[in-house]
Amino acid sequence: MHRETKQRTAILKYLNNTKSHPTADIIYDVVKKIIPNISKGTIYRNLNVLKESGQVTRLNIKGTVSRYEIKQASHYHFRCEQCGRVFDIDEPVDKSIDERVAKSTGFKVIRHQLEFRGLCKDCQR
Amino acid sequence: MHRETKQRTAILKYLNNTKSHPTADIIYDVVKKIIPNISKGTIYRNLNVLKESGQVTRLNIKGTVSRYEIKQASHYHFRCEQCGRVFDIDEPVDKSIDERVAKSTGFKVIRHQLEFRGLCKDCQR
DNA sequence: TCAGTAATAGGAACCATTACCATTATTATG
DNA sequence: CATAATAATGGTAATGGTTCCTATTACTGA
Repeated sequence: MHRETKQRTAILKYLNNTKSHPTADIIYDVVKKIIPNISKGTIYRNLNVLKESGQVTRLNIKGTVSRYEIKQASHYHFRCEQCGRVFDIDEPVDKSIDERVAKSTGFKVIRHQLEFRGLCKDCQR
Repeated sequence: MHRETKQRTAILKYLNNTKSHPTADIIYDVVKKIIPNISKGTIYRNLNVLKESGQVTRLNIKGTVSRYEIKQASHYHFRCEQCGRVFDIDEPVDKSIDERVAKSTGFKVIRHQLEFRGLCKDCQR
């Protein structure tokens, strides 16, 4: 069973209050201000626990560094290829294509992931 | 300018003749049979060179291990969450959503990437 | 043919993430 | 409340994919 530790609580609290999609490193830096001797392993361990329990989603759509967000209704993302930041997109999610692909391939399609790429406003200058 | 080496040729030849989306490790194992003392660094260096020159595409949609394929017309992928294999999907690519998202966000949208997830035929048993 | 230099092999370095382990802290239960 | 069982922690070592470094090799244009 899962216990409520101040480390886990602090991580969740931060994720609940940000719209950014922080990396483990960013989360570490932020939570370190509250719990100075927290270890990075604790960050990763908790992010994994929270992912398993469905409270957090990991976005590792491209490249090596994973980003995390509080679990929410299925939605799409935009990633800036310059600065790496990730933004939520409020385009309606089309679940019907999953069935269509399932039918045409014979695969069991559980979900799909759609990510737009380009330059965010800041990086267009 | 790019030179034609037997290492580069062997990598390209393999990619041209497979429909799988091999990892650098798999490519290494295969090409090693032809050029036994090839180094893994050469595999990665060439894959990057070929990516820069537009001959090869790197798929690093999820997780840490990249997969590669010969560049082809824009298309979508299915990734089996059990065995990790990647398959091409012949669903038509909808470029119009890029413009729609660009309009609603103010971002410059260059491309989008769509990946289906689930279980391939083999892993459904 | 040959000089200039891109590419190579091999191994070290890098870096995000995970594993390990002795210690600490949470929590169910009596 | 006391306590025992064990989940979680901090610190650090290990892992593994990928890149970097360097002396050497081998393409290629002239």
